[in-house]
Amino acid sequence: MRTEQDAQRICQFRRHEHLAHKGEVQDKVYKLQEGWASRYCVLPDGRRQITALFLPGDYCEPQWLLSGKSDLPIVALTPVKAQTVPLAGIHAKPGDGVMKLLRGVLEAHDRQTSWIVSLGRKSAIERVTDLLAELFQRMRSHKQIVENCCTMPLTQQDIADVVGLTPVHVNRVLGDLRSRGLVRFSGKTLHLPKPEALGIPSLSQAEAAPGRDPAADRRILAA
Amino acid sequence: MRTEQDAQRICQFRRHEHLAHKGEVQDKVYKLQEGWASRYCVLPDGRRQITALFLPGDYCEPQWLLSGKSDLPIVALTPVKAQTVPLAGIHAKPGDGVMKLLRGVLEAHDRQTSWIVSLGRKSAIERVTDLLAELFQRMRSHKQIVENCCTMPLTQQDIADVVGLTPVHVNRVLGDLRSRGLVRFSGKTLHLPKPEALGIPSLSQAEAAPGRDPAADRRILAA
DNA sequence: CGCGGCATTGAACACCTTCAACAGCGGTGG
DNA sequence: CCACCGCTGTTGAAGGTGTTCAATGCCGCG
Repeated sequence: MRTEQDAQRICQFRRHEHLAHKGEVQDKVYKLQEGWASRYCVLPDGRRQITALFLPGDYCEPQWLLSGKSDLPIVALTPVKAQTVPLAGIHAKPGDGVMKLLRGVLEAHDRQTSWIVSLGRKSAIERVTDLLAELFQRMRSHKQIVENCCTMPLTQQDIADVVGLTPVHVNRVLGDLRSRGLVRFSGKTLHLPKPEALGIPSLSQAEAAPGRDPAADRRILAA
Repeated sequence: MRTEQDAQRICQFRRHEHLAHKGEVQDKVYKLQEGWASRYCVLPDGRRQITALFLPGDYCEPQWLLSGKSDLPIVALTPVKAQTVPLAGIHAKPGDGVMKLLRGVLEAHDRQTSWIVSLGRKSAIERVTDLLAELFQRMRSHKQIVENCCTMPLTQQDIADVVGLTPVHVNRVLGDLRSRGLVRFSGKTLHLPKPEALGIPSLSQAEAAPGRDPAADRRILAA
């Protein structure tokens, strides 16, 4: 019965179909295998903001383990194939599974912190390059980069809803980056000729401890 | 020896003094008793963004339980008195302590999500009122509201660094809110004559208990 | 008293939005 | 097969929101 069990644990979603609704009780999490999804929020007057992106390999949403519900909707940005991971199973046999999810929560928390900095203090160009850089690195950590290319299924409207801009301005910013030779699009695949120019560390030096900025601290301490 | 033990677990910080530095290893968390603190990020060119606020009663930072380090600095915005909670003790005797911290992580995560929406899609006036409303409600949940008044130790520069605006524009926005009778400042205390006008629910309907499964919590701890 | 941090106000400017129009493209139905 | 439609991307022009620069007043504190 293994094949049948596996089949039960895989589910598919069409583009714009919801993986979760607002306030819905969740007794499972998804592990994305193909396609992208997003958590979003719509204000009463229609303004929309994407607050999280889920890529293949990501858990969606790890904090459901603790909260038991999704307080914002999750929607597929592309056709999605996902594995369902029942929380009951994780609770029954705690251990590795719990830690994986908690690590997922921490990663999401760190990404959100970075986005707050981007949205609060960075220009349109910086926000877009930050997003492309983050996605490029997440794709790379899931081994989905080939020759500085990766799939980029987001529409300009999607990007706008992530970076807090209008679609037309995202278009202009992308055009600017293109004219400067920093990005190239061919259909739904993104090519970054010089990843370092976007602040993306080369693959070898994975992560090196950044070390604090003394001038920055001095500004705070100048009391 | 009780008094001596207690004394060891209380520490004080002056305004602008750091509770944690960037990348520092943490073997404890703080529980704030008096005063406010903030996590912040400074860009190379000096732009500053506050990514979290810590009020009396809050844990700072609950996720250190899982990450073991602070990747952004924490600084006191006022004189701070805090209780240190060693993580070794929590790990040694898991139970209630772990869940309190994990709940703190989830609350921080939800607040960050709301701030992404604010920073991405809301106007200056909305961002400032959102902040005042959030702080008012957090103060109220810690029983620190008297007659629609609470202490508001943030300077306009601090507020600007939270809501992603310049201090002068924050000043104009506050002046606008004041002229509309929505807020009043007397020194460092904030008075909200009509909390409902800022979207703050009245005290009675405080919170409809989110309803969590204590048994589930206990299972997680076994990990 | 004098100094430094904080609040306040004005004027000019920049960045991003808004509105509008159009092109390309895939899908659907006549 | 082609016409039509909707979605996505692209570009221009005008306008608004928030920034920048600068000056002034206030207040607590050494």
